[in-house]
Amino acid sequence: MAVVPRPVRTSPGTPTGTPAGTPAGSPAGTPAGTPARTPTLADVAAAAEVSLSTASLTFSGNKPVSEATRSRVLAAAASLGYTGPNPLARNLRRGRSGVVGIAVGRLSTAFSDPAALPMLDAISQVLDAAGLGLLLMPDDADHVGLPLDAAIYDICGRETWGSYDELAAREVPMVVVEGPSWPGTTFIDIDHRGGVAALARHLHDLGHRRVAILMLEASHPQREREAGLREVFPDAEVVGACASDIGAAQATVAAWLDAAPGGRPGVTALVCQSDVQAAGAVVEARRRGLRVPDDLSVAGFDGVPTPWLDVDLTTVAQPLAEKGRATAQAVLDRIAGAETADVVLPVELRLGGSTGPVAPPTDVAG
Amino acid sequence: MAVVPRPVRTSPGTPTGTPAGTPAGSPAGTPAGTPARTPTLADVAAAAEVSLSTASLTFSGNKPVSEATRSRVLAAAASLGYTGPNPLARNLRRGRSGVVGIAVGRLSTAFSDPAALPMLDAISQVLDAAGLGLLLMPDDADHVGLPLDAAIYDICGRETWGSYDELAAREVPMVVVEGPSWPGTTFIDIDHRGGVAALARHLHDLGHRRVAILMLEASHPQREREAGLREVFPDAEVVGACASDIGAAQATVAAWLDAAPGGRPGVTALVCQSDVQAAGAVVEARRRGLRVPDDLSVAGFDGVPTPWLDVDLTTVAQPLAEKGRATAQAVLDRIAGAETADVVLPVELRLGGSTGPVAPPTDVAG
DNA sequence: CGCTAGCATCGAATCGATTCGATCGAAACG
DNA sequence: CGTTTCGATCGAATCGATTCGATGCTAGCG
Repeated sequence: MAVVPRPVRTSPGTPTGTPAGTPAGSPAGTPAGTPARTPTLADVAAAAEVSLSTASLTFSGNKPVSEATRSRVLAAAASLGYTGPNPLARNLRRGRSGVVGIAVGRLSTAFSDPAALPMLDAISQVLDAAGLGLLLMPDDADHVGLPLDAAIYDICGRETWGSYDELAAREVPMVVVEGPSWPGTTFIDIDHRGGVAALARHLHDLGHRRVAILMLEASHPQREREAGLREVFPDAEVVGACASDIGAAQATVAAWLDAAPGGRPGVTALVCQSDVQAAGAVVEARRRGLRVPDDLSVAGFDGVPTPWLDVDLTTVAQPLAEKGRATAQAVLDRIAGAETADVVLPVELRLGGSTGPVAPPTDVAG
Repeated sequence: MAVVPRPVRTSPGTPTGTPAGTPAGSPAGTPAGTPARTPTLADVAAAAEVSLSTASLTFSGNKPVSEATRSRVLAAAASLGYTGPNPLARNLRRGRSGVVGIAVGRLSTAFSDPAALPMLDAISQVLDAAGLGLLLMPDDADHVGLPLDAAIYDICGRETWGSYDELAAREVPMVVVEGPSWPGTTFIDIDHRGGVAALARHLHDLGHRRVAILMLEASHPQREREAGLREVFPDAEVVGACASDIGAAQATVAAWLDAAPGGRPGVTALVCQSDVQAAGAVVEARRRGLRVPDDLSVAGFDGVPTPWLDVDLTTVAQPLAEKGRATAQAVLDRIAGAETADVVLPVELRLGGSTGPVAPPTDVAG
């Protein structure tokens, strides 16, 4: 990358209207009758008395330009109020838009998941560094007509990926995070199964024999996690599917406990699919007088902070930032036309105070 | 809008590689030696034996095309694997990118604010309906070179709006939400001052005379809110600035109480700048044995759900979705070249259980 | 002093569509 | 039956840049 000259900046104070001294007709060549049109590179070239190609090279830096010429061009640009090559034209020529789409389901739900943010942040940082922008693609909109260099499918389990077909037809490179297997896409995943299996072994070591699992909506990672749990607890009870927000989790757990004989769970541990879910479970269990972890151990997934909870969750922590970086890197590779291998990142069992040994039975009678 | 034909969809299962039956050279006119290039509208026109203009009209629907011609063109497109007009070319011609940027500070902090999501959601919905995409512009990246039809500056108080100068120079329409006044931009705001003043009167009615205000980082709305409070409590104590996340609020309140004589606040009410902050304050106050609202009334701002709190916050509720819609509408208007008036939306005082009457002094001695 | 590099510059083709104005034919009208 | 009108189609210009290959000129080399 050679040094790219920046267009002259106008500080806040005079940003609106025509920049000072802009009106067309100043340099030779522009007929005076022309209405003030925003100047093009051709105008700059004419004003600087160089060819269009040279003017272009001055701005792109793709080939050396003599210092004298360069400053003549920049001076002409400044006097005309030229703010740099038109991105639309550049994009057409290059065949790139500089924009990567990311499918995010419904915005309000996607980003309320605290695990989504660090990852999105990492993706954005890597892409930004490469000069690419990140465009949100909510499910309810079709994004035909938007030029995308690549697309990321995140937020696992969405089945309503309306844009997939369009993008696939246009052969837009796609990277799928924690998604089902699709041909022609690159996958970024984490070791769901191994993580939950490790958690399950931990619970087993603590003496737990009867455990329940609080599910999310059906999805690829969800199935993997259940399989991981059943490696250790083949008969684990399924509590029910709920969204990953604290209210939904609380409601689902409430319904579950309501249905249990005597309001006491038939299990000693509850494995949740996110820390948010787990937090909801803890809150609801306590609200009913159950002690955590004495009466019920609760485990989460993700490894995000839950500051409003006064207990550290035992959880399967996933490397969110690294997942984001891997995703973005795969996008860059695919845009560059390189082959990319799928990625499966390791997770880490993180022990907290929300799980503990099974309390010895207080009474012989059930 | 006439009916726009959609490109043929390939279901998941055959999305990668060249669509079946695509190889160039099938119809007359394409020399057989050409390497398989992705087909252009010109190829389709040639295959359908119509002019380029007619082919274009078939896809854009901007002028009527006879049914016979239309189907010939579509058939040719299908057989060539043409997936519709190249968005890059269309954009250049139209002079529009179909992309609107939104400045969001740092992603992880911007979206962790629960008030940001409903608004972003509303913006996105309106823009999507207009066929526009939303592109994230974090502060740390420069988005020169990305073609934007307009830009939204949200997340008040950021001073590091690096992209502003560039966009202003390029005369990209800008809409600022709750921001400082900049020339050439459209403003969307809420009645910060009136809202907090109403809240202050409510506290006064409850008998409060000594109140404190927990600030955010300095910003335009922050100043307005403080002014609103001082309409009623000119001597309100300023507690300190902290970010709008529960942990920061908790820490700030903790430090404040630590510094207070006897660990008891010198006020009877604490006005916060967001519900998240308020939640942090409630949690910390309770942790120290203060009863809310008996010992300390706490009020928030925004009117977002705080499900993990067992008390409803008294708060100044702002119409988040409407703010988003107004913002998006302003963007659409400005893109269309229309003049737009600034908007100030009303807020609503919502009473909850976190504020209450001042308890009568339990003792004569201070 | 003649020859070869190498650098700066230029001309022209190209990216892939949209759209204005013109043309052509057929239907509707008097 | 001649003329007007309207709809469908087409040719050509245009959007605003990037880039390949060619050219001219200067400097270095033997």
